[in-house]
Formats: sequence, C-alpha cells, structure tokens
Amino acid sequence: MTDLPVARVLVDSPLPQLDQLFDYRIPERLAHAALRGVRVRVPLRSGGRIAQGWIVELAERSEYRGELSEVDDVVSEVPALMPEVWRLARAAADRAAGNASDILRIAIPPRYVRAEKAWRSAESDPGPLPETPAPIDGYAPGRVQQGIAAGERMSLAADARPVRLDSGAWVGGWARTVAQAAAHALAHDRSTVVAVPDYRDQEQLESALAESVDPRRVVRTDARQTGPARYRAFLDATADAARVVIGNRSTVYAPAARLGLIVVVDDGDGLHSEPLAPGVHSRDAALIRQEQSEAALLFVAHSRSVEVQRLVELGWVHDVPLRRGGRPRVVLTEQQAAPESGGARIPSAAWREAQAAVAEGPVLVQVARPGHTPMLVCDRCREPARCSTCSGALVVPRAGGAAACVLCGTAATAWRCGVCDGTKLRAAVVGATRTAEELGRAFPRSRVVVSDGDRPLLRVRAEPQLVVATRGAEPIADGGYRAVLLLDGERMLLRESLRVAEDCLRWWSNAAALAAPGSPVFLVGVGGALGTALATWRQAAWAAEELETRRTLRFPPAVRMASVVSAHDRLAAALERTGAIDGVDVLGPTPIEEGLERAIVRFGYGAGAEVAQRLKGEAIRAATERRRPVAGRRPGRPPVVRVRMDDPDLP
DNA sequence: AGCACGCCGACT
DNA sequence: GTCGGCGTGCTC
Repeated sequence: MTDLPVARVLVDSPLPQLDQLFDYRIPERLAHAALRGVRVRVPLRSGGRIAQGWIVELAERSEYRGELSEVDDVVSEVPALMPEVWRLARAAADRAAGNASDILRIAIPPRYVRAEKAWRSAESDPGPLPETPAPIDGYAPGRVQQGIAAGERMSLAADARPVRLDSGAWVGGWARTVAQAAAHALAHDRSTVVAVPDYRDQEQLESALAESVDPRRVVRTDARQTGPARYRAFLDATADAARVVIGNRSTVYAPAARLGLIVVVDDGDGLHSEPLAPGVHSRDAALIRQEQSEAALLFVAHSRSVEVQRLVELGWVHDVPLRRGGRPRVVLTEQQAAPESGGARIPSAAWREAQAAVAEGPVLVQVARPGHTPMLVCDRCREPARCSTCSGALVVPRAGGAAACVLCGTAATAWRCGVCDGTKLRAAVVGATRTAEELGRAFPRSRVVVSDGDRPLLRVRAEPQLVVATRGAEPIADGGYRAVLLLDGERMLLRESLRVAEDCLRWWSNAAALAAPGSPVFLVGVGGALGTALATWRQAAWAAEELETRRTLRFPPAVRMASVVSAHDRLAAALERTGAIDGVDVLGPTPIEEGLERAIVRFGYGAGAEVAQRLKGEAIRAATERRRPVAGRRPGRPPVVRVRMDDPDLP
C-alpha cells in the first residue's frame, strides 16, 4: 500500500526520446499494488495507446507542469525491478548511449503467470547457509577471503588443472575456486552473482557448488531453461535470502539480496559481449555494479584480457597470482609434419607422444573452427595486411572490389607491408575444416570423438580416445587429457580481427588447462612472443605488451570507440558536434550500405560520459527533429542515428 | 512508433 | 465556406 500518489515510470520503448521517467497519478483502486519496482500499463499520449513500463519510484508530487494521466493497471504485484538493478541499468545505458529499458529487457525475464502463482504460494525455505567457509586454496592464505570482505576488485589467475570433486565429478580448477569464493560470501549471508561464458562452464560450476552450498541456495538462470523455469529462478533471486546466482552474461544484472560478490569467468570470451542493444559487455556491467554496491569483484581466467590488464595497471583491479596449482607443460613444435600423420599434418615429436598418450587415456586435438573470412595478407611474408594510415585490417569489402581499411575506409592503393616491406597483397581463405577422418587415419587404432560448435560435448571419460574439438568446444576429461595437441594455431591467427592473438592465447590456455598435470601440450607452428607466453604461462605479461601496442595504435582498450551510423548529412552534422569534444577523433566515415555511412568515434575514458551523452542526444535529435528537411519524400529509411559503443568486433 | 494538431487545395 | 491532405511535433 502506498500513500504516495505519483508513480515515476520508465516506459518500455526502444525510442531514445522516451528514455526518461514519466509521472502518472496512481488511482485509488491501484494504491495497494502500485509499489516501486512493479510492472504497470500506462497510457502514452492522451487517451491513445497503452504502453508497459516499470514504476521506478514513488513521489508525493510531480514536477511535470501539466495534467498527469493515471496508471492504467498493475501487471504484476511482484516488484521485479529492484532499486539496485534500476540504478545499474540506468548507469549501464548511460555509459553505452543506450536506453535503460533495453537493459531491463535483458535483466528481467518475461513474466509467466502460472510460474508466478506457484512461486507466491510455495513455502520458501532457502536452506541453511554454509557453516564454516571453505578456505579458498591455491592463493596466498586468506588473500581472496580478505578481498571479498573488503569489497576489492581482483583478477585471479585460475588454477590450470582439472580437479576431482567429492562427488567424483571432474571440473576445471577455476570452478572450485569460484564455488569456494561464493560459499565464503554466502557464509556471511551475502549473495554472489557469477557470469560464465556458456552452459558447459555453468555445469561445472554447479557441480562444484554442490560441494559446499545447499542446492536451494543456488539459482541458475540460463538460456536452455524454459520460459517459466527462467522466470521462477529469477523470482527466487529476488527473495531476501542470500543466494548464489549463476548464469550467462545477463546474470550480472540478476537481483540478489545483500550482494557480496560479483564474478566474471573468462571475461575475454566473446560470449560475454551482449549482442542486443545497447551492447554492454558483462565485464563493464560488473564493474559498474561493483562500484554502486559494496560487493567485491572477481575476474577469473587462465589468460588475462587486455581490458582487465589495463585496470590492473591502473591499480583499479588487483592482481592475485596463483601460488600453488597447475601450470601445463607446453611444448612448442615446428609445423614440419610427420609423414606418418598423413593429412592431419602433425609434427613427428607431437605425433609420437600423442600415439603413446592415447594408449593410456584421452588425447585432445584442438582445431580451428570452420568459417570464411575474406582477408588480406602480405604476399611475401603472409602477415595480415594493415592500413598504413590507421593500422586497421585491410579487407576486400565486396567480391571484385578494391582493398580498403575496415576502420577508416582508406583505399589500399599504395600499400606497403609493415613487416617485410612487400607491396603485394594476397587473399587468404581461412577456415577449411580439418576433419576427424584425417586424424582417424593418423591414429588408426583409436576411437575418435568430435566436439564442435553444433554438437559440443561437456565431458569425456578417462578412456583411451582421441577427442577432436573446435576451439572453445573442448570437453573436460575425467582425470585430464594425457596429451593436448593445439593443431591449427597458425590458421587461427589468420583472422581479420584486432584481437586474434589475444583470442588465440585464450583458446590455447583454456585447452591446455584441460591437460592432466605433467601431460604435454603441443602448440604446433606458432613461435614468437605468443608461443612463449603460452609456454611460460605468462599471459598477464603478454597482455601488458599487447596493451602497450594498443596504446601506440590508439586502439581499444587503450582508448574507447563508438561506431555511429546514419545518412550522410546527418552523420556529418553529428560528427561535427561530437568531434569537437576534447580528446575525441573521428575515423571515416565510410559507406556501408545504400544511403548509410559509418564513422568511428575514438575517445579517452575521461571523455566517455560526455561522448555518450552527446551521441544519445544526436539519436534523439534524429528521431524527433523534422523528418525530411527538403521537399520530395524519400520512402523507407527512417532518419536515425545508430550508436554502438565499445563494440568488440569493431576493428 | 503512433497519433493529434495544423495550415493549404477541390468540394457539397 | 470546410473537408482532409500529410508535414510536424509530442508522448507525464
């Protein structure tokens, strides 16, 4: 029951000009239900249509100079929007020049009436809290515990060994660490939210949590659940018992009572990047949420993302090294293939050891993922070709078209290779599938199983077998693999992306961490700093060097970037106003499709808030200003400015 | 997005 | 005179 007569409502709309709070009068008949955080129906535009929205706050009176409309109805009496989640959504949207309602759509699952009724009538027994917090082992004694208690931001090097749980199940060492950290927070009656890349990580984490946490205290929210199950899990998280909420990238927005810990597992994984507008990365959302709350923040990964490395160098995130635990035995080998390995082209040393290992237990073979990326390399030295103006990757935008830079659009007419000074470009077709059959011929007596993006396996048993997996789809093996072959390193590096090297180091590290302690990990055909980083297991040092390179190039995450898409004139006007901000420069614009151009706005972190605000203003201006300045209508394309900030696929 | 308001051409 | 055309602007 509220005696405050005014509801301030965020309307559910993707329109930038509606991304503000609207005041409505609460009629007497709804006073009992119109609470903060509930979903409501409200009229938008006098007597016109009805929109849905959220009551974000209640007020005694309105500042609005005009007659208020009435809240039409309360959709659900459950306050699904918690105040902290609203603050987070607002801040995340502001940072990304987007709409808060778009964030809320990601944060709050669709409502199911039956699931809600069942939840409301259910006895809510959340089960006991863990009594004695399990020690978080592998790190300096008490280090992580203290960090959690102090609300610290930490980057943990994950234990690179598979570990056996009490239940007999095998999980990656990271899963046990995260479970221990969550149990620790829970023992102090604080909630934890954990965002993992995919459901396979989630399965491991869930088994690890079962060791120390009552299952009623664990809430899982994943894409594989049915709608009602997902909504039910969400409602459980809104209750005032402390819980461990685990799920994918959107879990960083989960409601949680007395949040004590936020965990992002393997933040470099592309699955942490939200494809839906406004495209806020879970790492960024986690950082905002940590700042707004008293919770600690934990990044856990085998390799360090360049983004986290930047935060570590700033002193904002603290590096927590692994004191005790696995470091895979990595062997760098030449591409020189053993003739016996046939079409699989495996170097002889690796082939011999793999032959021996597969007699004992499972052997993992990591291959590239099929795909076709038309990119250009230097004809002489095969290095990926980079733009001589801004170092963006060179591509052929259309078949038969001329080579140009993906970033600034400069045509590569007088191109010169930065590595060998060659002048000829060559198209490289990447990603022919290396088949399991080739390996079957190379290992004639072994069972071969395949795990790929379409049919990924979660785990394999400790039996002799050859496990062929595309990068990112490697199953965990009971007891660990007896050998790991990273076969397509060279091919993986041939991708048109600023982040190839970083991604490769992460894929290799994650696969290497599946090896049994002491078992060999062969990285084939890759040497240099990247190979050394894997072999010495010094991913953070590599990230530091990579960050230094990005600084000299003025590439993310040394700076931030936003892509802005609009029609020629409008884009030019928007860029003129945005480019005038201090520390902002503009790359492009380049034509992308008929009538549209794209420009990249590059800016320092200090200018981020102002750039976002300005670009949001341009989006509103485009959506509300007179639609067509000149006579003569042009049907179709609405006059919009599309903004995406920090798009990881940008360069 | 939708929908109302407003200022210029053919109409009972 | 005025019905309604779509360009323009707003949404508590």
